[in-house]
Amino acid sequence: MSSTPSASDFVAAVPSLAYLDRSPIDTDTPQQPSRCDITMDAIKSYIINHKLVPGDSLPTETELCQAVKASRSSVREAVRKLEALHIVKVVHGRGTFVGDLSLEPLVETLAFRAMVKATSKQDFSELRNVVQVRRSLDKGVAESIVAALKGTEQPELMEITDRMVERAEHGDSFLDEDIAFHSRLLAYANNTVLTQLSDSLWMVHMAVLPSLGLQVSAQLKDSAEAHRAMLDAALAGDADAYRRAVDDHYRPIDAILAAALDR
Amino acid sequence: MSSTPSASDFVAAVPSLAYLDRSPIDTDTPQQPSRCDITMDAIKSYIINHKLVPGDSLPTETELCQAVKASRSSVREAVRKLEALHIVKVVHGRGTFVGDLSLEPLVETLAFRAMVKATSKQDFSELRNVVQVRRSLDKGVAESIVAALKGTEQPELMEITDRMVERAEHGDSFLDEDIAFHSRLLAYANNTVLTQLSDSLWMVHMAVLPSLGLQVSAQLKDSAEAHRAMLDAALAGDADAYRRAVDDHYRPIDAILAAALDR
DNA sequence: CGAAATTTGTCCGTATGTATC
DNA sequence: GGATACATACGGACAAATTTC
Repeated sequence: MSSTPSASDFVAAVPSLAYLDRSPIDTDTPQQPSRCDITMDAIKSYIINHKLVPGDSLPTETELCQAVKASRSSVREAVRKLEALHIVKVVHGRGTFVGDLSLEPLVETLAFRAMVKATSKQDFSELRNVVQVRRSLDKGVAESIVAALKGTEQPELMEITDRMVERAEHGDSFLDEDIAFHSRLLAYANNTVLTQLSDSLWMVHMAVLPSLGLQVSAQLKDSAEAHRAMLDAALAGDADAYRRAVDDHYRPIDAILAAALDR
Repeated sequence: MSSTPSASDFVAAVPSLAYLDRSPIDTDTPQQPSRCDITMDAIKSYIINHKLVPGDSLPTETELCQAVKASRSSVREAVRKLEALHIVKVVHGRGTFVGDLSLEPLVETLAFRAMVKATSKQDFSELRNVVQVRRSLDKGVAESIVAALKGTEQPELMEITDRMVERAEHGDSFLDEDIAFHSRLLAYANNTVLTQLSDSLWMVHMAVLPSLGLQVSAQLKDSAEAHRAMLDAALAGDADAYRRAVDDHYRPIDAILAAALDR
């Protein structure tokens, strides 16, 4: 299929993100773009210009070298950066493909940042902030969710909350049900960025909590009830009650994190 | 200062993020971790174990090679991936440092995703979703903001909104004032993750909009008024009014994006 | 099944550009 | 300016994974 791509396939198409952060390190250095960064932008432009979608294959390393006129090392480093951002996906022996464009890079950075702050400064606020953002998202979409669910039947969501209370009564935790509930509920906002962002924040939470030696446990019963209250409020069309239920739901976990802060 | 680091400095400390997405590409392949990924985790562990913070310097490439027992190429590729995530920052001729751990990787991925969907599928919903998430965040923290500002004086915020209405009356846009207003307001939620996330979403918005040939313009006056209404509601301690003002504020821009969707 | 071709993974050596002293 | 330390860039060689025949 693909004849070796020409250099013109790689020109300008993707917006440069040259605003933002002067990092604490670079004092004033303009620091001209390296071959690696040029190649990175070129590959991004190639994807845009060819209207590729996740899963589509990209030219081989050697083809990229010719097109961008860079050495294999430089191309490989550029591809690595794009891989870290999930913009491309590399499979040994098969080739390079357009990545899933998921928000996992955010998870990686946030989780690491929480670890750094926790270990270097004994500052656990980062994790608490992550959870509070998730709570804000849940509350912020209250009206959309309530509008979508008002007067409907939600047997699947009902079943999930039933399992929660059941497991809570046996003293078991219900992490799977928890994430499933929030994902399904937020899905009614019809916004993939929202649901993926919420899921990502939850992953940060789950990845960092055990590393800090904190336990989830505690108030299982109340948490299960809060989920049910959220659902009831949504079905009843009561946005205020929904927001209150969200607060009730996050109160126990926030208490744990707040306690870890003082200690 | 730093004697050449030993291998033991790099062992396990950082939580693996091996959950999540099977991408649309990899069918079932277990795909053992490459030298590059091992090195990546090792460097992350080094940062955690040594309690380094943004700006601190890391061992040189050659030292890293000896410690991890990998070639320069592998180490460089690992560093590139970490650089893409803003976990490290590399300065030519000086060395490698701990990065700013900002949320720019999210901006990069989201902006690119919006471009891909827009150009390949004529699907502009991604950008609209980004804006709606930002709106949800603003609404979700209404109660915190209102609680923090109720009964206070806010001369700086007042001045910003004054400049907005002034510029609106002259037919000028006020992007700088807009971002400044939201940043300062959200700052009262006392949550760095929240403010940075909001800023990042705004950057995605600004980066993608012009690339799609869409204009911001439109209803400058209403937008300026809505900002003032948000501030008034906060000072008055009225969370409901605050949320309504947020909706008013986002209505014009959402209308523009919705129109782009239909066309 | 096996051999060959394709493609990425890893390593090495060398030369160059950049920053610091 | 010179010396040193460091990252950048290149090209070649071989290994490992995958596909194809």
